[in-house]
Amino acid sequence: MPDIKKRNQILDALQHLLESKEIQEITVSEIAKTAGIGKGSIYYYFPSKEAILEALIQRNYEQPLRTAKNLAAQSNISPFTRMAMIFQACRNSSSELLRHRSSPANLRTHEGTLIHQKYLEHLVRELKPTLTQIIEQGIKAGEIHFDRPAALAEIVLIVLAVKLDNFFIPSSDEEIEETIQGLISLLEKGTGTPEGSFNYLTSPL
Amino acid sequence: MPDIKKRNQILDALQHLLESKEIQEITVSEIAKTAGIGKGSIYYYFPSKEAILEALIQRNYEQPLRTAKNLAAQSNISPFTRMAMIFQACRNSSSELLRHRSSPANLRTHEGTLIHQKYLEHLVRELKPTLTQIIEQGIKAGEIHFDRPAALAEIVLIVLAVKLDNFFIPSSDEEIEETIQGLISLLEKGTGTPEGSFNYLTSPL
DNA sequence: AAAATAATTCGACTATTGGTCGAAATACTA
DNA sequence: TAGTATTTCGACCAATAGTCGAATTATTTT
Repeated sequence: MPDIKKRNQILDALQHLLESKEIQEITVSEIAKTAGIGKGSIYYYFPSKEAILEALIQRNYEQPLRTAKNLAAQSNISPFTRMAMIFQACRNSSSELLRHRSSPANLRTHEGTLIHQKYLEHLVRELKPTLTQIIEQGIKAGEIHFDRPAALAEIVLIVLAVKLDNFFIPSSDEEIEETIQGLISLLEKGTGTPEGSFNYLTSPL
Repeated sequence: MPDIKKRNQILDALQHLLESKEIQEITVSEIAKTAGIGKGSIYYYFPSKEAILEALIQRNYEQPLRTAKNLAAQSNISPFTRMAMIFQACRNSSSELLRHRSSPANLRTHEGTLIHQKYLEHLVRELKPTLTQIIEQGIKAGEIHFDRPAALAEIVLIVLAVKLDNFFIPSSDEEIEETIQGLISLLEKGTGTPEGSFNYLTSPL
């Protein structure tokens, strides 16, 4: 139980360090020092450096993902709007830990890749059921026309996660926007949704 | 130019080793030993371990990608068919280096993330222009209706690469098939393409 | 309160490995 | 043959994730 406090201390330390460095450049000793504890203690709370990162990602995305899930329950709001809100949740959560590191392209080591990989998996895993549910409701309400809600949800999430992270296939802001627009357009046309339903997504990056 | 021989020797060594191990478990000395040369020589031909991996991926996907590009030029074939053939090229190329390590799902942890990341980037980078071109031709010919060909190409490639690799979000075969089907369906409906245009894609995994 | 036990902390130490270096061997050139 | 450029090599270096057991602190038992 008192574990949690120290655990969070360690996560705080890593988060802080991540604001100015890549995970690969951060040593465990550094995390320990920043957290104000000895290196050995780190391994009392986490089995590996990777585990710390994983825990941090989980902690960071807990909040946005939870609100996203809550949104899904608001069945008085139109499915489009809720879907759009999920979009936004993605955007927000992606910028949280990932934004800093607009890739200097060449520093791609195994370790550096991990955070992005984890993010992608986490996001899709967590949001797919929620988004599927929303789509299903939209279908039932006759507002969305598509017969593979789960697949649709996954497609949307994959494209969003990959493009919003902008690590896997680094692109200019315009390219990212173009692809997102394309996705929206494809969704509207592919699901018989009135054009413009997702307009508000266009705005901020 | 005599370089190439030794270079390939090194790539062969890595490829061989990759059949039974992940990259992170393979040391440079091991590659050297397998290639029958000294460790120092490795760095005469490649600047880093990562560069070797990159070169290997490139070498492996050269062939399928080239044929894919040739296909794009065959303007006597229908755009759908060509697109479908690109799909197939993806499928084939993905299985090449990646199939072995279709992770027993829960053995999770830090596998060789890098190779998958590299594969994704490589595939999208290489095929996006080609696929875009095909789509543009289809649009011009009035067979495809969509106004963001490049975005469409990228979306398709991202989803395919992520799902066919099946590393980023490990899923059952059925789930993969479901998502691919969803993508096809979304494409058909979203681009005004007659249903069934991509039917032959359904068949083999 | 004392003793015994359990939980926690720590940093010196180990093992591993990517990459460097300069000297030696080999191939070319004149 | 001498001289130059290319190629080869493995001992060496630096960095760092993770180990270990001794020391400290907290908790329980008697």
